[in-house]
Amino acid sequence: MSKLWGMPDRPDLAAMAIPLTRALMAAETPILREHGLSMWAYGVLLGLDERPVRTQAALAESIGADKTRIIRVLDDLQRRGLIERSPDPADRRVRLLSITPEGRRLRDAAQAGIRRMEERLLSRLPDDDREAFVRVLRILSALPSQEFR
Amino acid sequence: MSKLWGMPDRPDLAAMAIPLTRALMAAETPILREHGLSMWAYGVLLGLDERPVRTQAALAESIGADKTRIIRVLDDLQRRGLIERSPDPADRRVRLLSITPEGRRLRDAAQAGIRRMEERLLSRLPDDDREAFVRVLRILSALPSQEFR
DNA sequence: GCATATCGTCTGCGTGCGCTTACGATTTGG
DNA sequence: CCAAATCGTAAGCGCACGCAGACGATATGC
Repeated sequence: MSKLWGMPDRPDLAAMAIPLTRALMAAETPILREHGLSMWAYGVLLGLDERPVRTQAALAESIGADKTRIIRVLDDLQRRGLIERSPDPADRRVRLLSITPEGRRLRDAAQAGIRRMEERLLSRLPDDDREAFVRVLRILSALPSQEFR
Repeated sequence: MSKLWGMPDRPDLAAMAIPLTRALMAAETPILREHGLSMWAYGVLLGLDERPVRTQAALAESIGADKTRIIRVLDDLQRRGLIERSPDPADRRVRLLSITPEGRRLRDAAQAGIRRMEERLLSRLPDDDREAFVRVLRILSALPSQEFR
Protein backbone atom coordinates (compact mmCIF):
# COMPACT_ATOMS: atom_id res chain seq x y z
CA MET A 1 0.00 0.00 0.00
CA SER A 2 2.64 2.55 -0.93
CA LYS A 3 1.90 6.01 -2.18
CA LEU A 4 4.30 7.36 -4.77
CA TRP A 5 4.46 11.11 -4.97
CA GLY A 6 0.81 11.93 -4.56
CA MET A 7 -0.27 9.07 -6.79
CA PRO A 8 -3.04 7.28 -4.94
CA ASP A 9 -2.72 3.59 -4.36
CA ARG A 10 -5.98 2.99 -6.15
CA PRO A 11 -8.49 4.89 -8.22
CA ASP A 12 -11.51 6.43 -6.53
CA LEU A 13 -14.27 3.93 -5.89
CA ALA A 14 -16.63 5.88 -8.10
CA ALA A 15 -14.05 6.03 -10.85
CA MET A 16 -14.17 2.26 -10.90
CA ALA A 17 -17.82 1.73 -10.05
CA ILE A 18 -19.15 4.02 -12.77
CA PRO A 19 -17.66 2.22 -15.76
CA LEU A 20 -18.46 -1.15 -14.23
CA THR A 21 -22.05 -0.17 -13.68
CA ARG A 22 -22.33 1.25 -17.17
CA ALA A 23 -20.96 -1.96 -18.63
CA LEU A 24 -23.29 -4.12 -16.55
CA MET A 25 -26.28 -2.07 -17.61
CA ALA A 26 -25.21 -2.15 -21.23
CA ALA A 27 -24.92 -5.92 -20.98
CA GLU A 28 -28.30 -6.30 -19.31
CA THR A 29 -30.22 -4.20 -21.77
CA PRO A 30 -30.25 -6.64 -24.70
CA ILE A 31 -30.95 -9.57 -22.40
CA LEU A 32 -33.95 -7.76 -21.01
CA ARG A 33 -35.01 -6.64 -24.44
CA GLU A 34 -35.18 -10.29 -25.52
CA HIS A 35 -37.79 -10.69 -22.84
CA GLY A 36 -39.63 -7.52 -23.77
CA LEU A 37 -38.57 -5.72 -20.65
CA SER A 38 -37.03 -2.33 -20.00
CA MET A 39 -34.68 -1.92 -17.08
CA TRP A 40 -37.37 -0.16 -15.09
CA ALA A 41 -39.92 -2.86 -15.86
CA TYR A 42 -37.45 -5.48 -14.71
CA GLY A 43 -36.72 -3.42 -11.63
CA VAL A 44 -40.41 -3.37 -10.83
CA LEU A 45 -40.71 -7.14 -11.22
CA LEU A 46 -37.69 -7.60 -8.96
CA GLY A 47 -39.05 -5.18 -6.42
CA LEU A 48 -42.40 -6.95 -6.22
CA ASP A 49 -41.03 -10.09 -4.73
CA GLU A 50 -38.02 -9.27 -2.71
CA ARG A 51 -39.79 -6.67 -0.66
CA PRO A 52 -43.57 -6.67 -0.35
CA VAL A 53 -44.80 -3.17 -0.89
CA ARG A 54 -48.23 -1.80 -0.42
CA THR A 55 -48.00 1.53 -2.19
CA GLN A 56 -46.66 2.41 -5.59
CA ALA A 57 -44.66 5.20 -4.05
CA ALA A 58 -42.93 2.79 -1.71
CA LEU A 59 -42.14 0.48 -4.59
CA ALA A 60 -40.73 3.38 -6.57
CA GLU A 61 -38.55 4.35 -3.67
CA SER A 62 -37.31 0.83 -3.10
CA ILE A 63 -36.16 0.47 -6.70
CA GLY A 64 -34.74 3.98 -6.93
CA ALA A 65 -37.37 5.24 -9.33
CA ASP A 66 -39.54 8.32 -9.45
CA LYS A 67 -43.09 7.46 -8.44
CA THR A 68 -44.58 9.58 -11.17
CA ARG A 69 -42.40 8.09 -13.84
CA ILE A 70 -43.17 4.46 -13.13
CA ILE A 71 -46.91 4.86 -13.66
CA ARG A 72 -46.45 4.21 -17.35
CA VAL A 73 -44.27 1.19 -16.61
CA LEU A 74 -46.86 -0.22 -14.22
CA ASP A 75 -49.64 0.41 -16.73
CA ASP A 76 -47.77 -1.57 -19.34
CA LEU A 77 -46.86 -4.44 -17.04
CA GLN A 78 -50.47 -4.64 -15.92
CA ARG A 79 -51.75 -4.56 -19.48
CA ARG A 80 -49.48 -7.51 -20.27
CA GLY A 81 -50.71 -9.48 -17.26
CA LEU A 82 -47.35 -9.47 -15.54
CA ILE A 83 -48.53 -7.57 -12.45
CA GLU A 84 -51.82 -6.89 -10.78
CA ARG A 85 -53.10 -3.79 -9.07
CA SER A 86 -55.96 -4.15 -6.65
CA PRO A 87 -57.56 -1.69 -4.29
CA ASP A 88 -56.52 -1.99 -0.67
CA PRO A 89 -59.71 -2.50 1.40
CA ALA A 90 -57.95 -0.87 4.32
CA ASP A 91 -57.19 2.33 2.45
CA ARG A 92 -59.11 3.24 -0.69
CA ARG A 93 -56.39 5.56 -1.95
CA VAL A 94 -53.95 2.70 -2.33
CA ARG A 95 -53.50 0.13 -5.06
CA LEU A 96 -51.81 -3.04 -3.87
CA LEU A 97 -49.25 -4.42 -6.25
CA SER A 98 -48.54 -8.06 -6.86
CA ILE A 99 -46.67 -10.05 -9.46
CA THR A 100 -48.56 -12.67 -11.47
CA PRO A 101 -47.22 -16.18 -12.09
CA GLU A 102 -46.55 -15.09 -15.64
CA GLY A 103 -44.66 -12.07 -14.40
CA ARG A 104 -42.63 -14.26 -12.13
CA ARG A 105 -41.78 -16.61 -14.97
CA LEU A 106 -40.69 -13.78 -17.24
CA ARG A 107 -38.64 -12.17 -14.51
CA ASP A 108 -36.96 -15.43 -13.66
CA ALA A 109 -36.15 -16.13 -17.30
CA ALA A 110 -34.61 -12.69 -17.71
CA GLN A 111 -32.73 -13.08 -14.49
CA ALA A 112 -31.34 -16.42 -15.62
CA GLY A 113 -29.92 -14.75 -18.70
CA ILE A 114 -28.37 -12.03 -16.62
CA ARG A 115 -26.99 -14.57 -14.20
CA ARG A 116 -25.27 -16.42 -17.03
CA MET A 117 -23.61 -13.20 -18.15
CA GLU A 118 -22.50 -12.44 -14.62
CA GLU A 119 -21.10 -15.88 -13.99
CA ARG A 120 -19.04 -15.66 -17.17
CA LEU A 121 -17.75 -12.31 -15.98
CA LEU A 122 -16.94 -13.47 -12.47
CA SER A 123 -15.41 -16.75 -13.58
CA ARG A 124 -12.12 -15.01 -14.24
CA LEU A 125 -11.79 -14.37 -10.50
CA PRO A 126 -10.57 -16.62 -7.71
CA ASP A 127 -13.46 -17.98 -5.67
CA ASP A 128 -12.45 -16.11 -2.51
CA ASP A 129 -12.29 -12.83 -4.35
CA ARG A 130 -15.61 -13.23 -6.09
CA GLU A 131 -17.35 -14.20 -2.86
CA ALA A 132 -15.81 -11.30 -1.00
CA PHE A 133 -16.70 -8.93 -3.83
CA VAL A 134 -20.33 -9.98 -3.84
CA ARG A 135 -20.49 -9.89 -0.07
CA VAL A 136 -19.09 -6.37 0.12
CA LEU A 137 -21.12 -5.10 -2.80
CA ARG A 138 -24.22 -6.37 -1.09
CA ILE A 139 -23.36 -4.66 2.18
CA LEU A 140 -22.37 -1.34 0.63
CA SER A 141 -25.31 -1.16 -1.75
CA ALA A 142 -27.75 -1.65 1.11
CA LEU A 143 -26.32 1.12 3.25
CA PRO A 144 -28.52 4.17 3.80
CA SER A 145 -27.28 7.24 2.01
CA GLN A 146 -26.24 9.05 5.17
CA GLU A 147 -23.47 6.49 5.53
CA PHE A 148 -21.81 8.01 2.47
CA ARG A 149 -20.32 11.15 3.92
CA MET B 1 -24.95 -21.14 -2.04
CA SER B 2 -28.40 -22.69 -1.89
CA LYS B 3 -31.27 -21.67 -4.10
CA LEU B 4 -34.67 -21.70 -2.45
CA TRP B 5 -37.54 -22.04 -4.87
CA GLY B 6 -36.29 -19.84 -7.64
CA MET B 7 -34.99 -17.25 -5.23
CA PRO B 8 -31.50 -16.36 -6.35
CA ASP B 9 -28.69 -16.60 -3.86
CA ARG B 10 -27.84 -12.98 -4.43
CA PRO B 11 -29.22 -9.95 -6.20
CA ASP B 12 -28.06 -9.13 -9.71
CA LEU B 13 -24.72 -7.38 -9.79
CA ALA B 14 -26.28 -4.35 -11.45
CA ALA B 15 -29.04 -4.28 -8.88
CA MET B 16 -26.34 -3.77 -6.29
CA ALA B 17 -23.90 -1.73 -8.31
CA ILE B 18 -26.43 0.87 -9.43
CA PRO B 19 -27.46 2.10 -5.98
CA LEU B 20 -23.88 1.95 -4.75
CA THR B 21 -22.68 4.01 -7.67
CA ARG B 22 -25.49 6.49 -7.25
CA ALA B 23 -24.64 6.88 -3.57
CA LEU B 24 -20.93 7.30 -4.30
CA MET B 25 -21.65 9.94 -6.91
CA ALA B 26 -24.06 11.71 -4.63
CA ALA B 27 -21.40 11.73 -1.93
CA GLU B 28 -18.71 13.00 -4.28
CA THR B 29 -20.70 15.85 -5.69
CA PRO B 30 -20.59 18.18 -2.65
CA ILE B 31 -16.93 17.36 -2.05
CA LEU B 32 -16.14 18.34 -5.61
CA ARG B 33 -18.37 21.37 -5.40
CA GLU B 34 -16.31 22.63 -2.45
CA HIS B 35 -13.38 22.65 -4.84
CA GLY B 36 -15.34 24.27 -7.64
CA LEU B 37 -15.36 21.14 -9.76
CA SER B 38 -18.06 19.25 -11.57
CA MET B 39 -17.75 15.49 -11.89
CA TRP B 40 -16.73 15.82 -15.51
CA ALA B 41 -14.12 18.46 -14.67
CA TYR B 42 -12.73 16.18 -12.01
CA GLY B 43 -12.77 13.31 -14.44
CA VAL B 44 -10.75 15.36 -16.87
CA LEU B 45 -8.18 16.25 -14.22
CA LEU B 46 -7.93 12.58 -13.26
CA GLY B 47 -7.62 11.52 -16.85
CA LEU B 48 -4.79 13.92 -17.54
CA ASP B 49 -2.34 12.27 -15.26
CA GLU B 50 -3.11 8.63 -15.12
CA ARG B 51 -3.02 8.22 -18.86
CA PRO B 52 -1.22 10.72 -21.05
CA VAL B 53 -3.45 11.55 -23.96
CA ARG B 54 -2.65 13.48 -27.03
CA THR B 55 -6.08 14.19 -28.42
CA GLN B 56 -9.18 15.53 -26.77
CA ALA B 57 -11.16 12.74 -28.31
CA ALA B 58 -8.93 10.14 -26.72
CA LEU B 59 -9.25 11.82 -23.36
CA ALA B 60 -13.01 11.90 -23.69
CA GLU B 61 -13.05 8.23 -24.50
CA SER B 62 -10.77 7.34 -21.63
CA ILE B 63 -13.03 9.05 -19.11
CA GLY B 64 -16.25 7.84 -20.65
CA ALA B 65 -17.32 11.23 -21.92
CA ASP B 66 -18.62 12.52 -25.19
CA LYS B 67 -15.89 14.44 -27.00
CA THR B 68 -18.28 17.17 -28.07
CA ARG B 69 -19.64 17.62 -24.57
CA ILE B 70 -16.33 18.07 -22.83
CA ILE B 71 -15.29 21.05 -24.93
CA ARG B 72 -17.07 23.37 -22.55
CA VAL B 73 -15.48 21.62 -19.58
CA LEU B 74 -12.03 21.95 -21.10
CA ASP B 75 -12.65 25.60 -21.93
CA ASP B 76 -13.50 26.30 -18.33
CA LEU B 77 -10.61 24.37 -16.87
CA GLN B 78 -8.25 26.16 -19.23
CA ARG B 79 -9.72 29.53 -18.36
CA ARG B 80 -9.07 28.78 -14.67
CA GLY B 81 -5.48 27.79 -15.35
CA LEU B 82 -6.01 24.20 -14.30
CA ILE B 83 -5.12 22.69 -17.68
CA GLU B 84 -3.22 23.78 -20.72
CA ARG B 85 -3.89 23.15 -24.36
CA SER B 86 -1.04 23.55 -26.79
CA PRO B 87 -0.76 22.80 -30.48
CA ASP B 88 0.99 19.58 -31.33
CA PRO B 89 3.92 20.43 -33.61
CA ALA B 90 3.64 16.96 -35.10
CA ASP B 91 0.00 17.42 -36.11
CA ARG B 92 -1.54 20.84 -36.42
CA ARG B 93 -5.07 19.54 -35.96
CA VAL B 94 -4.35 18.39 -32.44
CA ARG B 95 -4.26 20.24 -29.16
CA LEU B 96 -2.11 18.56 -26.56
CA LEU B 97 -3.58 18.55 -23.10
CA SER B 98 -1.68 18.85 -19.86
CA ILE B 99 -2.53 19.55 -16.27
CA THR B 100 -0.97 22.57 -14.56
CA PRO B 101 0.59 22.42 -11.08
CA GLU B 102 -2.45 24.30 -9.87
CA GLY B 103 -4.72 21.80 -11.50
CA ARG B 104 -2.82 18.98 -9.89
CA ARG B 105 -3.10 20.60 -6.49
CA LEU B 106 -6.83 21.13 -6.83
CA ARG B 107 -7.36 17.60 -8.08
CA ASP B 108 -5.32 16.16 -5.25
CA ALA B 109 -7.20 18.18 -2.66
CA ALA B 110 -10.52 17.03 -4.01
CA GLN B 111 -9.30 13.48 -4.18
CA ALA B 112 -8.16 13.63 -0.57
CA GLY B 113 -11.67 14.60 0.46
CA ILE B 114 -13.14 11.77 -1.54
CA ARG B 115 -10.60 9.36 -0.11
CA ARG B 116 -11.61 10.29 3.40
CA MET B 117 -15.22 9.59 2.61
CA GLU B 118 -14.31 6.26 1.07
CA GLU B 119 -12.14 5.17 3.97
CA ARG B 120 -14.96 5.92 6.37
CA LEU B 121 -17.23 3.83 4.22
CA LEU B 122 -14.83 0.92 3.87
CA SER B 123 -13.80 0.95 7.50
CA ARG B 124 -16.85 -1.10 8.41
CA LEU B 125 -15.39 -4.02 6.47
CA PRO B 126 -12.79 -6.60 7.41
CA ASP B 127 -9.42 -5.84 5.84
CA ASP B 128 -9.47 -8.94 3.65
CA ASP B 129 -12.85 -8.10 2.30
CA ARG B 130 -12.09 -4.50 1.53
CA GLU B 131 -8.85 -5.42 -0.21
CA ALA B 132 -10.56 -8.11 -2.24
CA PHE B 133 -13.40 -5.75 -3.10
CA VAL B 134 -11.07 -3.07 -4.36
CA ARG B 135 -8.98 -5.60 -6.23
CA VAL B 136 -11.98 -7.08 -8.01
CA LEU B 137 -13.60 -3.73 -8.67
CA ARG B 138 -10.41 -2.60 -10.27
CA ILE B 139 -10.19 -5.67 -12.48
CA LEU B 140 -13.82 -5.64 -13.56
CA SER B 141 -13.97 -1.92 -14.21
CA ALA B 142 -10.98 -2.14 -16.52
CA LEU B 143 -12.38 -4.94 -18.66
CA PRO B 144 -13.27 -4.08 -22.24
CA SER B 145 -16.99 -4.02 -22.89
CA GLN B 146 -16.98 -7.15 -25.02
CA GLU B 147 -16.19 -9.10 -21.87
CA PHE B 148 -19.67 -8.29 -20.64
CA ARG B 149 -21.75 -10.67 -22.68
C1' DG C 1 -66.20 19.25 11.05
C1' DC C 2 -62.29 20.73 8.94
C1' DA C 3 -57.35 21.44 7.95
C1' DT C 4 -53.75 18.74 6.62
C1' DA C 5 -51.63 14.79 4.69
C1' DT C 6 -51.37 10.98 1.47
C1' DC C 7 -52.50 8.15 -2.57
C1' DG C 8 -52.15 7.64 -7.68
C1' DT C 9 -52.15 10.21 -11.77
C1' DC C 10 -50.99 13.60 -15.23
C1' DT C 11 -48.17 17.07 -16.94
C1' DG C 12 -44.66 20.67 -17.30
C1' DC C 13 -39.93 22.42 -16.89
C1' DG C 14 -35.15 22.32 -16.95
C1' DT C 15 -31.08 19.73 -17.37
C1' DG C 16 -27.96 16.39 -19.01
C1' DC C 17 -26.61 13.26 -22.36
C1' DG C 18 -25.96 10.17 -26.55
C1' DC C 19 -25.63 10.75 -31.01
C1' DT C 20 -25.43 13.16 -35.22
C1' DT C 21 -24.33 16.67 -38.58
C1' DA C 22 -21.64 20.27 -40.38
C1' DC C 23 -17.60 23.01 -40.76
C1' DG C 24 -12.69 24.66 -41.47
C1' DA C 25 -8.18 23.08 -40.97
C1' DT C 26 -5.02 19.53 -41.39
C1' DT C 27 -3.18 14.93 -42.32
C1' DT C 28 -2.79 10.55 -44.71
C1' DG C 29 -2.43 7.39 -48.40
C1' DG C 30 -2.81 6.00 -53.11
C1' DC D 1 -2.74 15.90 -56.54
C1' DC D 2 -6.83 14.64 -54.53
C1' DA D 3 -10.20 11.77 -51.96
C1' DA D 4 -10.85 10.29 -47.59
C1' DA D 5 -9.96 10.57 -42.83
C1' DT D 6 -9.17 13.05 -38.56
C1' DC D 7 -8.95 16.96 -35.35
C1' DG D 8 -11.62 20.31 -32.50
C1' DT D 9 -15.70 22.89 -32.43
C1' DA D 10 -20.57 24.23 -32.46
C1' DA D 11 -25.11 23.08 -32.51
C1' DG D 12 -29.39 20.29 -33.15
C1' DC D 13 -32.53 16.52 -31.93
C1' DG D 14 -34.69 13.32 -29.11
C1' DC D 15 -34.85 11.04 -24.94
C1' DA D 16 -34.62 10.14 -20.03
C1' DC D 17 -34.98 11.87 -15.68
C1' DG D 18 -35.44 14.66 -11.29
C1' DC D 19 -38.46 17.50 -9.44
C1' DA D 20 -42.51 20.07 -8.86
C1' DG D 21 -47.29 21.38 -9.19
C1' DA D 22 -52.05 20.29 -9.67
C1' DC D 23 -55.96 17.38 -9.13
C1' DG D 24 -59.70 14.24 -7.21
C1' DA D 25 -60.29 10.89 -3.84
C1' DT D 26 -59.37 9.38 0.61
C1' DA D 27 -57.44 9.16 5.31
C1' DT D 28 -55.82 11.24 9.62
C1' DG D 29 -55.71 14.04 13.59
C1' DC D 30 -57.34 17.74 16.37
